[in-house]
Amino acid sequence: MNDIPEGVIERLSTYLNCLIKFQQNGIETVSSERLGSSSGVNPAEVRRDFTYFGTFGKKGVGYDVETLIQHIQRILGSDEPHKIALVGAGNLGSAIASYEGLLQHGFHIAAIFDKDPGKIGENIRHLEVFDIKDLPQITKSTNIEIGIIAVPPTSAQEAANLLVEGGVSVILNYTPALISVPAGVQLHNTDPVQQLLHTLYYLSSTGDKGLPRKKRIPDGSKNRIKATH
Amino acid sequence: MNDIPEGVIERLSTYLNCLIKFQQNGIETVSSERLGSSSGVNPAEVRRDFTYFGTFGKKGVGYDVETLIQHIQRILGSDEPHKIALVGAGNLGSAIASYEGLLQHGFHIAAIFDKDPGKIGENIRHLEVFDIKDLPQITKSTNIEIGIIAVPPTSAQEAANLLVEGGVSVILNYTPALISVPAGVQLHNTDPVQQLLHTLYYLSSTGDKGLPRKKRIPDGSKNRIKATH
DNA sequence: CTTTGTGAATATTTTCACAGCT
DNA sequence: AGCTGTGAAAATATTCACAAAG
Repeated sequence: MNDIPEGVIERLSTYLNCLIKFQQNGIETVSSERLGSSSGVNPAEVRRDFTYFGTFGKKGVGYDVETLIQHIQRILGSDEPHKIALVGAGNLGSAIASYEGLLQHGFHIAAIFDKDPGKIGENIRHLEVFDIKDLPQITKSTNIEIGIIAVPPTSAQEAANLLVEGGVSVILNYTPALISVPAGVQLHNTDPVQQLLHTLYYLSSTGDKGLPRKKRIPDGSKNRIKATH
Repeated sequence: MNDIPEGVIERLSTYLNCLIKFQQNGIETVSSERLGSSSGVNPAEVRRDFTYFGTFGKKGVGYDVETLIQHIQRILGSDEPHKIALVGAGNLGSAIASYEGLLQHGFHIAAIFDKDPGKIGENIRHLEVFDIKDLPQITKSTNIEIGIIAVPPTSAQEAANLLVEGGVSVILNYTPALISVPAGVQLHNTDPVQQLLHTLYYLSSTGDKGLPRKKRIPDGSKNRIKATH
């Protein structure tokens, strides 16, 4: 039983994105060459990535876009719907609630929560805002697996605790606060500052501008530069 | 002249975050052991990460928190201020404008732009919203290096074009749209869906729950699981 | 002729383990 | 006594290169 590198899983969702664009443009077949170049990945790596899960291509032809999308969705688990509890009905929460692409990938915001009595009872995108104190009960009774934290940073840990109490297994933290959760709950932090800092290095690093070893064409998120020391 | 792995740069900003928390708690010295365990990184890796840039520690003692923060900030380039152009004054834009932590790391939103005549001239967090058509001129004249795209996805490419025209070197795309920029401009996409998809795999993957090879304690963003095929 | 799937080769990253400094 | 900095080893990941398939 072989380990699957995390990089593979990350790339899989990149491929999925590209494949969906291809599909929208009416492209029915792709080669690893084509898929690789639009994802910024070496074609051999694309092919090897798939072999972890099976053999999806046709020699001499390539991959059927539709089928490959289905395979990747099944692998990632986005072939079935997933319910989300969104905590925080402020600007960030509202932005997330309006985020298209969530639905497209089978994610469904099942409930929104806030602390502010002024917001409770209001509607955001056809969803009523519930009192945050009812969160554990509601997430349990509706089997919500995913929580998104979009509250002010000082309330982030509190929100996390309620989500854990409510039995969610995945938490996306949109707050700069470092929060902690018990083992068994997956926590992902999405800190824009972290990304900016990362970016900065390649921007400013003493003179020598970052010449990437390999081009990651459309998303530019994986480069490497020469040492400056 | 040695290549610096991108992973090193990514971890550096994680360390920085932890170090700032330590500092806020009055901790003056850390060992690689301590820093590593709060960042979810092997202590030897922490030490080696630093050796790419110099030797910052004291044998037998550890690292001075204050000094290490300064070193990392200088390496990343966050020791000097950086100006940001924020495109989009809707919910997402407002949320970003209110994001604490930007300032804390020397990022400064220098101007906000929108297309909507109803928003132009309004104030968000003491900043006037400018007409997006003036973006290139303003970013050029104020030397803005970083652009954040927080507009509806259909306008994302247009926003990117204006930012490029205005001479920014880094673009953070908060839109699900795949946008393209000329070489020389760094583009980072921050797609919440991508993160959720990634997460999902470890959630649902056929039975066997992801037992990580190494624990990434506080952020849980780098695990690995057994093959299911 | 084209493109996959994959053994073997390479390259990179991570970890161990310990000499050496404070 | 405690912890860094780092060669050397181990573990991983990526890429090459080609046989086999359509």
